[in-house]
Amino acid sequence: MKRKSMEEAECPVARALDLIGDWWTLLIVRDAFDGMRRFSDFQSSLGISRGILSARLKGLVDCGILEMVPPEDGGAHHDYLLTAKGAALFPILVGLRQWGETHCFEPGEPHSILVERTTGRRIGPLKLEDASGQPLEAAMTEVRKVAAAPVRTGRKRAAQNA
Amino acid sequence: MKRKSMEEAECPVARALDLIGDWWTLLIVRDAFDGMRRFSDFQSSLGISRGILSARLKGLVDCGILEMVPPEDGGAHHDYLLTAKGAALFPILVGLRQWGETHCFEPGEPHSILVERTTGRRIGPLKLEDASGQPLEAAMTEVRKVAAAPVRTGRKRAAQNA
DNA sequence: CCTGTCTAGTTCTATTTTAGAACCAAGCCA
DNA sequence: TGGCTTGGTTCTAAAATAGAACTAGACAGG
Repeated sequence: MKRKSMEEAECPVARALDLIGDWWTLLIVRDAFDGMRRFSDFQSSLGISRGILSARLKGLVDCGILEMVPPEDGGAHHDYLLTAKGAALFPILVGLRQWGETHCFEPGEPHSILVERTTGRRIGPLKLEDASGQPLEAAMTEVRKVAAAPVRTGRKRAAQNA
Repeated sequence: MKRKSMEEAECPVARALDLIGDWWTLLIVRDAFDGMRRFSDFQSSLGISRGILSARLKGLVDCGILEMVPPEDGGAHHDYLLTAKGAALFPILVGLRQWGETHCFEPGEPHSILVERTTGRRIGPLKLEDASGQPLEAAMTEVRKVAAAPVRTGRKRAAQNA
């Protein structure tokens, strides 16, 4: 009776959620973007149980989203830093933030905001465009399931999945 | 010992995850974008336990992401449809999909893809730009925590949170 | 060296959540 | 009427979680 895994799914959304789709993981990643790097940073910021935090950090390191590095201050502990794979989650966090701002707060209710470091200006909305640069809505898209066995032996398949 | 809630957080990411941050919710929303609307659709697509699915659908209706409507075929059941709030999750799902495609598949491993319905072309990457239209990276941003009591009584606060 | 403290965990127990299957009720179908 | 499908609810066992207690290593003071 283990929790179901989507590791084998052909849907990229399912596989992504298999790694980052539980209760704490994206909050830990959020804090990592926010500059936190130590066990105690995350623990006090989130109020998460130590045991769970330990397990989550281990999982994030295992799947290559965080890496453990020796601290620059030479202390006995180590730091958890985002890898490139982890840093690539940024648009997802921005999307969550923008959706949350719009749909999870009363008008006028204060919340933290994401700004450009140099100018202090609010970050604009994520843009999703069609081929001609027009805004893209969900209804204009569809998911094309993978065919039974589209193996395409050999000749330049790299360009397809980029 | 209830699971921790982020309902009160001042961080929009935390509040968003409080609604959609559990194991199944975003997969249900994904399927809803994919055109599924009935209990049995979700159940057979996801292989989720009926009890959990029932609870999740109820939760999604409660928080306004799905709504229950009578079916167009006049049957006895009802359909679950995305509300505007639910449809606004589209960029997040696209972000998850794009991250998953890049980081959760071997090169050449087949996966479903998101295309424009009319042209069949792949959807391009989510864009996040700074004020002058340049691509924005995480390192160029920071989160500004809300001040102690930034109430700003009265005069046109609506524009601030839009 | 001995003690205390700080950090980063691990271990423990009680509670909650989940998976999976069995059960139930309402509507159709013949 | 009985059987089938749909859309759930209920039940049990296993897994995850919260919270607190415990451990281990580094360092600091005396």
